Amino acid sequence: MDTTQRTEQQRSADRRRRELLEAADRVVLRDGPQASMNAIAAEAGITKPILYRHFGDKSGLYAALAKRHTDALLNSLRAALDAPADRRERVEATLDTYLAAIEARPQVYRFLMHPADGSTGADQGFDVGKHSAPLLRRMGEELAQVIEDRLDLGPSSQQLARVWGHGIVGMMHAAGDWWLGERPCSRDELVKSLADLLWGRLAAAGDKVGGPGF
Amino acid sequence: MDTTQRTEQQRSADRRRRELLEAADRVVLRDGPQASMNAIAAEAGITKPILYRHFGDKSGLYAALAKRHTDALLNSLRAALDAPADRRERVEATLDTYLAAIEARPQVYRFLMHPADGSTGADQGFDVGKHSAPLLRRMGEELAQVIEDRLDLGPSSQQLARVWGHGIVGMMHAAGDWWLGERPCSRDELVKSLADLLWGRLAAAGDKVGGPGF
DNA sequence: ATAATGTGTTACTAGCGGTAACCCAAGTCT
DNA sequence: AGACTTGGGTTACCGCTAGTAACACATTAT
Repeated sequence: MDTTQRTEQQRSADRRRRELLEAADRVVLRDGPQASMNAIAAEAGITKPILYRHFGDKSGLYAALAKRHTDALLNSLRAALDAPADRRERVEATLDTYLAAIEARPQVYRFLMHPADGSTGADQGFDVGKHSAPLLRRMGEELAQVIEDRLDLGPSSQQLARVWGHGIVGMMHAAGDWWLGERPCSRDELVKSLADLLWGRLAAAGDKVGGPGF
Repeated sequence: MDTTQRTEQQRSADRRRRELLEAADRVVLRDGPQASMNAIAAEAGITKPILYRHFGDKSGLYAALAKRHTDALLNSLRAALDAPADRRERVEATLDTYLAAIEARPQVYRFLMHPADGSTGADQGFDVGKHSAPLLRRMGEELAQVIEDRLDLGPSSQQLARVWGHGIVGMMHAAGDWWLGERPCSRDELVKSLADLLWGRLAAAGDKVGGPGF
């Protein structure tokens, strides 16, 4: 039987694959999301067709690359979400974890949010909704799961949890993106502001005296 | 004086510009965000260099195109935000307006969120933060302004309002994107769920009995 | 020895964004 | 009239990209 050979070859292929991914990582970190296949191949010390044999096409490579970082980030987030602390502390820890990650490696973060744009030929199917960064979707789903598992939301809790999961992730992402660009305040202030928003301070705030209108 | 001539020519140029934008609109609506300059020129019945004379480069065209839709959407949103009703109703109306817009014309919406990726040559500056859809930024800033104008948030209200503005817009966008792809519930249910989230139901919900851990 | 298999290369295609060079009609100056 | 600038238009090109076909070398199995 050639099972041993098969595994041997497969291990070799996997090693190559990891090497290629690491090279791709370096290039993406240097050149941003529009890193070319040529550049990645050069960084890996090989030529294009090998990349294509391993990953099919550019979006295949990018998907593999994204999965690694996405998994890593999700693990950190899970740790913060599951920490033994009260709800507010857990929410703040999770927000802070995410923001610290995008602050530490903005290029990686940008790459994860701006994936393919690939598919040269007739993309008429269009598939609205599938285009968004997979990272956001996965974070949304995971958060939804945690919410549903831990909170008592009454009937139709599953739907509510999913809406909230994706909504909160979107809030975190958009605020983080803006914050990373403008740096209008410290990370801690941002975390507290967002947590306050989730804690209903928007609804609780009073109308401004002498406001326009009535 | 050639002022009259100048205006005449300018009017002609503006008419052309509008025609070109409408053609571009049709193509983008058909081919998605990666519509090529060739295709747009063909649709307009002319050739590429004319497009470049009018808009400089692809991101120029896309920016002009995006501005039209962005302005239109923002006007609708302002109307909903400024309606004479209580806060909860206004929030729900605004959410619903946005969701109705992206539901009615998903291709346009997708285009607005996935702008350029342009700039072929050395983009090493990177400029994290500038890459995101301008629509999101503008919505965030506008909402921040409304929040700051109308709500009494105590000290550092401006910063808080901006964080909330971008955060809420991001929540709306991410939830809308997910909803558009999966259609897990009606628009009205989504609106109410999001408003509930903003109204602090996350903080108010009880722990699930028999939950994991403690 | 010879055939097969994996690993790598060179050299190519098709299409993209973007531009230089040219073309031509209309108006203007002398 | 004839020369001459000027705006709208085109053809033909450059350099780049993603992706592929075809070929070359080594190793191993028969």
